[in-house]
Amino acid sequence: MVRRTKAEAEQTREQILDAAEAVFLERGVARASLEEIAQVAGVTRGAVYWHFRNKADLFDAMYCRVHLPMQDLFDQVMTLADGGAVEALKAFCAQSLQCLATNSRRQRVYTILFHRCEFVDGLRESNNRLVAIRDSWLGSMEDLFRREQSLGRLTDVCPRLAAITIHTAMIGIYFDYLRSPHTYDLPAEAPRLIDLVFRCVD
Amino acid sequence: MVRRTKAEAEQTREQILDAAEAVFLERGVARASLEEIAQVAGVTRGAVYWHFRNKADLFDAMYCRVHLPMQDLFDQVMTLADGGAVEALKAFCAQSLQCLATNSRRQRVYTILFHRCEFVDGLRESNNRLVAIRDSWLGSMEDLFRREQSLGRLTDVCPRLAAITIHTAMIGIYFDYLRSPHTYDLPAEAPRLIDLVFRCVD
DNA sequence: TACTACATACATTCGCGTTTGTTTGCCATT
DNA sequence: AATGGCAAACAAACGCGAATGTATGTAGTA
Repeated sequence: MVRRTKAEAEQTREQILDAAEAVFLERGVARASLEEIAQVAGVTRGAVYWHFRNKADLFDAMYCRVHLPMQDLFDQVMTLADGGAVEALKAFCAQSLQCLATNSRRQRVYTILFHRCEFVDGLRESNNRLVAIRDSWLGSMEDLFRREQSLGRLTDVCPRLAAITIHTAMIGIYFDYLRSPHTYDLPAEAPRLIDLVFRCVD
Repeated sequence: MVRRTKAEAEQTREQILDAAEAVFLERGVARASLEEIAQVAGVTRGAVYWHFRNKADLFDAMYCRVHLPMQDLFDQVMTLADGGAVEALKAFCAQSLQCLATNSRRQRVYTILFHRCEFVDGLRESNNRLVAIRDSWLGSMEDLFRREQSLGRLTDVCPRLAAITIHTAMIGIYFDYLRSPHTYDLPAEAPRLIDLVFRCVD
């Protein structure tokens, strides 16, 4: 069986990405072999090298699959300029955690990002892109808090520090939850956690 | 030159640990070879295998070198039972960040822990130990907040959630700072950051 | 027919764990 | 106080597997 139709080829690509998630999660990105990924996907390394240049390219594609929808949602939240911006941000954070707790793909991919990869060698550029996303999100949140201040709210906290606090708080929850998910009941605790976190910018 | 005195052997051990820090940081733990570590330390792999069983053992020793002093300090802070416990915890957190910003060894080791290693295969047991430390610290902080409640403070927040919030906030700051240190002025911002974080348990 | 979408084969590199060899510090014995 | 033996503290060599990138083969499709 060779030379599938375009749709079949796209399906093969998705199978390889699914396999990459599983193998990265189990072995870690560095020790994961493209051979094993191919086997899990039911193909050979030839197929992997056809769809992706190398392991780093595969990694990027895997990450994009879960990041792009979230990026869209974030942009949507940030562009609303009315008074309830902080509440909208808060809702976004809560929903993000809820999604993390229920969507197993997001769970796998973010576990890989936080606990199963080393950003050196081939993944240096991937890391640069992640840092750029961080800077962008941080900047957007800082702008949000600055706008809030111009409306007379939050007069006693620096917008940048507020943004950093919220950002690092979310990072910390992601990191800690994905390290030991069984110690959390995230669907139940997420709202109260977010409430606590946002008390510092209230 | 073989068979050094005990003091010289201990110095060799320290040199190997120093080299491991440097190589782990540059290549990541998985892609770091014991050969390169030995070279940087000015010895051969024979010396490395004499002092450590394997890479994971070397990793553990490297981590212990920075963790044990901090653990002592934490225990000291937690055992004081008077009324200023939260303030003491707050001071500990601030000092922890200050130390991270100024102590280059701590910076290297925690950068490795957060961004340069995959906790799979040989590092699974190391990870278990890290999780055990987390559980212990979290438990201590929960006890602290519970004691605080029995004194009539913080009556509106769950002690466990308060502990999780502080813990994840610190984790997040560590993670984010070590990912892009140049975007922070940690010595200057640490106190204000900690102030903001602790507003949610005040 | 030309190109896509793979499979197969090849060459090379690299790192690990172990084993063996060597020299010297240290301690018991006389 | 001298000495002999043992083990510490490494160095050097061996054997092995495993993974990567590329090059080539091949069948179906448009």
